[in-house]
Amino acid sequence: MRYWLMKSEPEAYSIDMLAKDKTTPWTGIRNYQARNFMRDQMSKGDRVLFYHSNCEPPGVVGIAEVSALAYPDETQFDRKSKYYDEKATRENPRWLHVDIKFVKKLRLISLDELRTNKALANMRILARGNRLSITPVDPAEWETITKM
DNA sequence: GCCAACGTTGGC
DNA sequence: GCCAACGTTGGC
Repeated sequence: MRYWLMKSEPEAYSIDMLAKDKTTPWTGIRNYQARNFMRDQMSKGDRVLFYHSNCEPPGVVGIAEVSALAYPDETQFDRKSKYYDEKATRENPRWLHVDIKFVKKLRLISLDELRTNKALANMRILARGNRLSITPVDPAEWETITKM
């Protein structure tokens, strides 16, 4: 079992929406590295830090869990979707995603707070210029954050 | 296969 | 809303 951090803009999809929906397909990922993490490395039961980005303040807001292995993203075939990809076909889909399920909310652990914790100095999310929306989290980092 | 131009992300 | 950082695209 692995640990991950997944970013979402709360205006687009927040932890409260996940709490209400219980489960959601993580569609719309259009970055190869993020896709590869989902396709190649995620297993059912992997734990996820749910992170709110592009908001005030950004930070970790809850825990989710991978509830379905990666499968083709329907939005890539939908001409009306902003995630439509003309190069993707059903025979050869380009984009995949997992489903995640709500586990619990955490108090908001802000980006500022994460930055000041020495045990988290090497976290991907804290690296300069990091934009990747899905990143692996070390077990030790997971322990640290979930106890904050 | 290089790399300039362009688009996107996301903190500030 | 600015802009640094980075990924992708496409001309050559």
